[in-house]
Amino acid sequence: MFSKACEYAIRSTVYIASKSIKNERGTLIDIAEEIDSPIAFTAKILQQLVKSKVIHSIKGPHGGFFIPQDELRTTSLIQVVVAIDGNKLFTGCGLGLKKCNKNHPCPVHHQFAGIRNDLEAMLRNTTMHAMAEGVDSGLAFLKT
Amino acid sequence: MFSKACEYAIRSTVYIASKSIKNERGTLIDIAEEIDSPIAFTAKILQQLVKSKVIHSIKGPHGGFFIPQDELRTTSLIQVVVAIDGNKLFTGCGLGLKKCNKNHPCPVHHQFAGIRNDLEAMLRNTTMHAMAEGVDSGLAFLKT
DNA sequence: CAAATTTCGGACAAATTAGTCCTAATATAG
DNA sequence: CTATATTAGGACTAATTTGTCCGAAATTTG
Repeated sequence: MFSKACEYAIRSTVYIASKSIKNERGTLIDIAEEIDSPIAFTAKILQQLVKSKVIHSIKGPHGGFFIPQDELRTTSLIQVVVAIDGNKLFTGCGLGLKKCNKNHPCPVHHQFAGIRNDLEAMLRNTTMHAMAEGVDSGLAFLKT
Repeated sequence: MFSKACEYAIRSTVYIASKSIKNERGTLIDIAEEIDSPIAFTAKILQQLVKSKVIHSIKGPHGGFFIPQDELRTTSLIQVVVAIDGNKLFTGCGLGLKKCNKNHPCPVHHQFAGIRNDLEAMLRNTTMHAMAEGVDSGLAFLKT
């Protein structure tokens, strides 16, 4: 479904959100440890997320990655997914056809359209704040 | 969503089904041409589908690939997908966690469960016969 | 200012996926 | 039986994704 990079991106962002709720920042080492991901690869992914402004960073001692309080309820899963994997999951043809739309559909176009709309809606409606709360309350997990 | 191999597999199988409805077989060359796929790679994929009995083949002149009439309504998309990509799309965690279930969920476990169940149901309910009819009637396409 | 801590960025390496090529095996038609 | 048309299978190459390494830039603290 998602690329490995995107999976790490989501887990990272949720963890960063859970720190941000408490007004703390997460460092690369901290994040990679808490979501059980390869450090250097995670660094690359976090850079991309910063570039696309899904998360923010500051360098130096006590620096790290964070999401401003007022963005926690407006950034949702979809921003992370689009930043890393693009929007081919929502717009591309499920069977890989270059040209696939209502007027020139692949044999599963309509069936897929429904699923993909649901998926997109779900990603759009699932906020960082909500997921971070799940993790903070011990109801959800980011590793093992 | 699906691997490239799986996309070709689905398109191939639908084309083979559309030939099989007319009691014809499709040869490798024919199939690759009609679904616009790399010949040798398609050959590998068809071999896999034969091995998992999603389609059948016979060698020699007038040979080719086919689906017996009585299987056209019982083989659905899900068999093709599982034969090529396995079932990780339905059973694996959306965020890549090794252990993710009701009691130890990732932050999006429940949201994903819904989508994935819908996806699986759709793949299970979409038969080769139905898709082949779409192609035969000119309502659906397998290339461009 | 100097040292320490952190992110940033580019070049590289490893693993997986995608795709090719060639030969063997099998069946049909003459 | 022989030539031909086809699938089967193995070894190989190419491209993409995943992952590592190292030095540079920025920021804080003493």
